[in-house]
Amino acid sequence: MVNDKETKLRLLKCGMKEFSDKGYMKASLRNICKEAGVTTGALYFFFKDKEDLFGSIVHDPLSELQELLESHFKVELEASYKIYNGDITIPEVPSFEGYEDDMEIAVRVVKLLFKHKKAFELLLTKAQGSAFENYPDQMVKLVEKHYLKMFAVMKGYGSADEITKEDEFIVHWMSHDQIDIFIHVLTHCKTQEQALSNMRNMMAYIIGGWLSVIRNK
Amino acid sequence: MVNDKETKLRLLKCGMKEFSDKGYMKASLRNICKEAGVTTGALYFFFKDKEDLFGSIVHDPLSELQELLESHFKVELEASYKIYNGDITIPEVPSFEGYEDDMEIAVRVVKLLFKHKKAFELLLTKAQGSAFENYPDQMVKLVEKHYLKMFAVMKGYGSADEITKEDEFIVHWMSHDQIDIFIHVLTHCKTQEQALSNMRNMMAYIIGGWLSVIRNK
Amino acid sequence: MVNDKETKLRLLKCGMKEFSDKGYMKASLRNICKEAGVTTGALYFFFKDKEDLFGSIVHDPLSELQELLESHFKVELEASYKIYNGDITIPEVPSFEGYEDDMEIAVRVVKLLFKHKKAFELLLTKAQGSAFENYPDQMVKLVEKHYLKMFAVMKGYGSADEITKEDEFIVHWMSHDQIDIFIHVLTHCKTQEQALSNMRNMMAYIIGGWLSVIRNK
Amino acid sequence: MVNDKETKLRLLKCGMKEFSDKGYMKASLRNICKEAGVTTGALYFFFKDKEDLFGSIVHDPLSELQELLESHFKVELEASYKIYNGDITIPEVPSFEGYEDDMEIAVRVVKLLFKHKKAFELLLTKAQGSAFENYPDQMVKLVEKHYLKMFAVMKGYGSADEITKEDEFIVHWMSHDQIDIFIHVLTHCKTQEQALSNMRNMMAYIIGGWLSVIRNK
DNA sequence: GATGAATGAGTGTTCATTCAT
DNA sequence: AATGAATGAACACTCATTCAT
Repeated sequence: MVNDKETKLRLLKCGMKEFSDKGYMKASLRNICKEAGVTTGALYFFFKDKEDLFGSIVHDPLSELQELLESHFKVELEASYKIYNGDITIPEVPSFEGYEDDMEIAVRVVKLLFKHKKAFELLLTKAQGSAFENYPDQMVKLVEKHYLKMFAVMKGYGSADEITKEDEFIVHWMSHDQIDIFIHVLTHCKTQEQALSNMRNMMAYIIGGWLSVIRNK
Repeated sequence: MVNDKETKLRLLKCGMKEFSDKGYMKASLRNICKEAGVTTGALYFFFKDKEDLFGSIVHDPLSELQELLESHFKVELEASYKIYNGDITIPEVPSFEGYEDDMEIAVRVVKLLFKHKKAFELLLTKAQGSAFENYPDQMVKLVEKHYLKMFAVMKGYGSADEITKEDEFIVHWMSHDQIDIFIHVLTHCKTQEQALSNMRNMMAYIIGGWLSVIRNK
Repeated sequence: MVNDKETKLRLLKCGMKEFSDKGYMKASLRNICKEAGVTTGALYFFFKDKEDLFGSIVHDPLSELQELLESHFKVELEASYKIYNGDITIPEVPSFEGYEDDMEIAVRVVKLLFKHKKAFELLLTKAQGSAFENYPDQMVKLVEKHYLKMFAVMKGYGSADEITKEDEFIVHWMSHDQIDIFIHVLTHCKTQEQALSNMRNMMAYIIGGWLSVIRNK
Repeated sequence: MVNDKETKLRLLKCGMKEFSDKGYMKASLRNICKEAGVTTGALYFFFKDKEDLFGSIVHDPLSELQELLESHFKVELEASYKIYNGDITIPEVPSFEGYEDDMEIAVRVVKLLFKHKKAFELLLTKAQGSAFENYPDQMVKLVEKHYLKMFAVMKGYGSADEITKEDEFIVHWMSHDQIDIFIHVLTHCKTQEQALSNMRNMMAYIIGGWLSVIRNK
């Protein structure tokens, strides 16, 4: 209205509120506009449609996250080779001496999630019905590719051919669970501090799970 | 129309299909009726409303599950006391010798889930917008109460007062994850056989996680 | 079901309740049947349709009333001729010495109304949307014919030709008001006793009104 | 569609027609829109719901009336004190010399009613099922409060405590009747002129009734 | 940049009524 | 005498979206 860009920001803010309160499907564009003090037409000047509004709200946080994860996986995969070569030994009883790397990346992810807490909560828990409803699945896929390689390495497989259907299944689950841990922490902790202090146990849990699976059979 | 109970069954079947395809909210009663070859009025003869139709589809499977879980928890809690008393020793490296009980109940749950596969998928993944949308959370709560007791026992706590906020958090997560494992197996395995063969790894994972958390700190 | 005629009576009773609670239009036959413990089909065995059910509830009381009124008007009209002939003098200040006849009939009407209080309330205040919605108007018409004659007599008109549009209008109003007095007493007094004790004032009011109109101009 | 405010006015007009023809409950918004040549959505752009449409049709006339009545009652009450003090004497035989005040206000009300004839007919006779269905009762209450005071004065009561249940009843009736007179005139006279010429008799009637009640007992 | 107006398809739900059995 | 099943039309209302101005 008055200021440049003000209206668009107000729409984004009110959209965030409405989507958070009701979820994507039940959210009403009418309501968002009423709350923002503009008519529905105005919304369509800034955004193509409902989908686009939702996308605009979560776009930037999402990009940051994607980058972080992708840049990480190169590092992690290299680390897995070190284990394979005996440079790092997997201890019988899992402790965290050898896993500070994992904590480090986890901490960075958590910090990023809390930097845009509301947007990520939207994206990860309120997107049903939108184009983003399967976004966590996409993240799982991203993680999964790398975890599968790590898994083969840790199992001591000589080639990818040795990976069984059951291996694939459990790796998919562990990837899924990794993502879920982040979502859980995001949605169940009020502050970043709480989240980080709980992450130690969460990581202990998932690494314990990993090792148990590796050694199993 | 033609004979006994046919129409109601057809409505339940078409409802199942529509709800599965589109989720509770986007499902259209008109569509269900059209598919079933009756008018909307007919649906309202058999069911109070949309909610009731959905509820009728999932009611019976749900009851069976509830019973199974509740009857189980008495057994599990008793088992945890045996561990505490030294009757059973937790091995350093988790194996499955001592955990056949856990597998047993898991197997029974999985069998039940697959007995009514489509209904449980509906209930557990397509209920958003209905009265059942938080059903998994309720199951988590059910599990959590018992896991919290077990956790205290395994940690060697003398009284419930020693349980910290962090303990509560991780136990909640593990309860959540236990439920998620079942949902995951249900939605990712086509047959009961596949599900059961993957459950061994899943249980290894979660138990490994548990033990790792118990020993941590 | 069990007894002969029992079901029909139950339907009439539950119909009375539903119509009284919600009015004719908003009353639901479904509800009436549910309350009566039968299916809608049963209702249609006893009654042609919604209208017929309503009619059956009010029929008997209505007939009694009609009879009473009709039989009365012969008497009243004859009385009006006596006044005209000077056999009875209209006092300057209206008192009730000369009007015990009016009170007598009024008392009989009130007693009849209270004998079937609920049915008459239905008929007179809850019939909107049914064929009886104009029933009070019909009663007004019945009264009006006779009041018009009385009016001419009391005015000292030599023939019906002297009746003006304004005369007709005020007579219509007074007829309407006479009926309204009965409805008012019926709906505002809990017991017949209260009704009768208030009727004295009501009759004083209407007779005072009559005389005032007669003397006016 | 075409020009300024046309559609809204058309909706109001067609709404007026539909409500008048069928009453509030049986009126169909679909019909109103069809008649106005717009889709149902358009109606909901201008009006919140069915109730709001009805309210918008009767709002302005209603406000005018409310104002008129409220401003009047101060005057009337003061007049009643004059009677009480003997400044004005109640004649044995009621005539209109002393009641020109009453006629004056009645005339003003009638003129107002006829200024918005159709809207008031709607409000007073077709509102059943809407939020306005008890509007006449509210008007009665408004009148009643003042009539009760007047009644006490005219009866020569020293305090309000002397008012009996029977007094209250008859005053309520007379208040009700006063309102009914206006409704009757509105619905039974085609033109304001007819209405006004009939009001003289109507007022004679009600004042005659009043006096008769006051003197009675 | 934004408004005001309007669309058109859709929603779940309710209703009186019918009729074979 | 009554059931159980079903019809078909109607209801008020909501929605995302469009577009001339």
